[in-house]
Amino acid sequence: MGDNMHTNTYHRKLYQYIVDEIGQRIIRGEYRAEDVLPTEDQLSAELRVSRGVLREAIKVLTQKGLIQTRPRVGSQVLPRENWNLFDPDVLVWRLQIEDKTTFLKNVTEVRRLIESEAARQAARRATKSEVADIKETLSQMQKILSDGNRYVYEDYLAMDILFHSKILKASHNDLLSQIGSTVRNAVHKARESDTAEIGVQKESLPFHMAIVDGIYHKDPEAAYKASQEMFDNVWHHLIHK
Amino acid sequence: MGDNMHTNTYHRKLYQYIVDEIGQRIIRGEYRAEDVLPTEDQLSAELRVSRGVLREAIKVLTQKGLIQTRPRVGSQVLPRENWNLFDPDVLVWRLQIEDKTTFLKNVTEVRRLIESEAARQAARRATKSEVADIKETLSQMQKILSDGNRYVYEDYLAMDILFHSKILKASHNDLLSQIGSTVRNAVHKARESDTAEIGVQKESLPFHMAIVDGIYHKDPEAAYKASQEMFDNVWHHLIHK
DNA sequence: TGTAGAATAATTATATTATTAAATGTTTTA
DNA sequence: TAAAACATTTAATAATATAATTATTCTACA
Repeated sequence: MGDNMHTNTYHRKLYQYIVDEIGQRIIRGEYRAEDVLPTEDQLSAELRVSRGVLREAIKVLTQKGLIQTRPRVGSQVLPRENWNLFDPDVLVWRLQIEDKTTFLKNVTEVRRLIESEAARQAARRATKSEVADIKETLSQMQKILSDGNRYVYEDYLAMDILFHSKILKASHNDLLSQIGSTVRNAVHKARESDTAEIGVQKESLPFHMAIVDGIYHKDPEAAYKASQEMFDNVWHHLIHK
Repeated sequence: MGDNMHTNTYHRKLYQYIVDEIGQRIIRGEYRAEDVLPTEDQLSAELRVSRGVLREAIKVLTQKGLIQTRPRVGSQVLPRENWNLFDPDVLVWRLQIEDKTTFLKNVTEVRRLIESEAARQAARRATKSEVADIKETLSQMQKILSDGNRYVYEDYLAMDILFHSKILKASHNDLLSQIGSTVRNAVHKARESDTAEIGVQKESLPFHMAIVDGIYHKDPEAAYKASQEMFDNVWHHLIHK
């Protein structure tokens, strides 16, 4: 492929760049529904990759529900309702490109729904060791926050993600657990929401504690309610920023 | 590719058969986590396809989170937590292969959660024309059921799917809407749950009516409750069969 | 003369094969 | 024990042949 902009060489595979490029063009509306992409020859020439690589990328995009290919027609962009909205890439692209408020509202609505239900089920189903594990993680979060000097956003965030993923797992429903972490990861990756201010983190701590409390005392409704309140709080910060 | 078992020629693409075959082997546990698949040369020889096709299939499986490939190592099966559980194929494979009761319980739990929340939001956000549309679909379902002679399961099922997808859409949250239809479609495709007996369908009709009623009267909690009861009823039939 | 339907031609994806490059684990050697 | 050579395997390219689909042209018939 000679000299090209991707300068592969490290880390990601070549086709991933192509998937990203074409995927984002579609989400951006550069290629619109019903539009036919350039032929494989043209596209591979434009993007400076072999047809083989382009075809691999096209297979992936097909799986994401963004396009459909037919002989003699080409690769056609599919209407939005065919898109695989829970594909991590699609989620991230949308978070980066689409109207922030509408989409973030929907995303938060889903997170609130899923994670709160997971908290409720965790209160019913978590094992003793899972509960201990969750408690331990929370106390580490508290420690980071209590020492304002040592506060590093990335450290805290990693711990926070761990905390919530442990609750999701403790719901003992892997589907529930995965929607939750998929969405949370996408939001994180797109660097949306989740503010870095220590004040906001401290404010959310009581909710976290209440969730753990509910789980510990096997009180599903308490855990559920605390989780919902936490997301209401998240939402409040999102719209006032 | 000469003579082989797939006899492509019609309908699906060649790589889809390979994706299915390898995917199912993984779900069945024939290849286990950390296992390395045979080399591309071996696999393409065994499955009687070119290496190019095999590679396209491998790209797709990678996207589904089932495997990971590295030069000199090969394609490694990833542990379960990496699987894309909401990928339609993965869902169907699991429904076909895994322990039915545990998995169906989880699936139904998610459907109950998602679709009930969608009903609640639909009661808040549905437009007049959406409500009319939903009502119309319901009345067609009633018509099919009222004439026992004309009852054809497939016809009713199609209408039922339409009905629920319209409610999901009326929630005006495309993420919510898509989880719901993805899971519903997968369950349908795997021919699990959803019994064909007219008696069971008739039994569920009042719940459907109550949901529509709640939406029509803009009573979110009524719609929510009716939807939950509907799924409780579905679950009841699932475990007694 | 007009039109339905069959043959055909053009286009494009599908699939195969061969070859080279890059990455990485293993073995050997200093 | 460190580093260099080696072998293996995927990554990527390229050239070519095949199959499927659709638009067009042609033909037969009304």
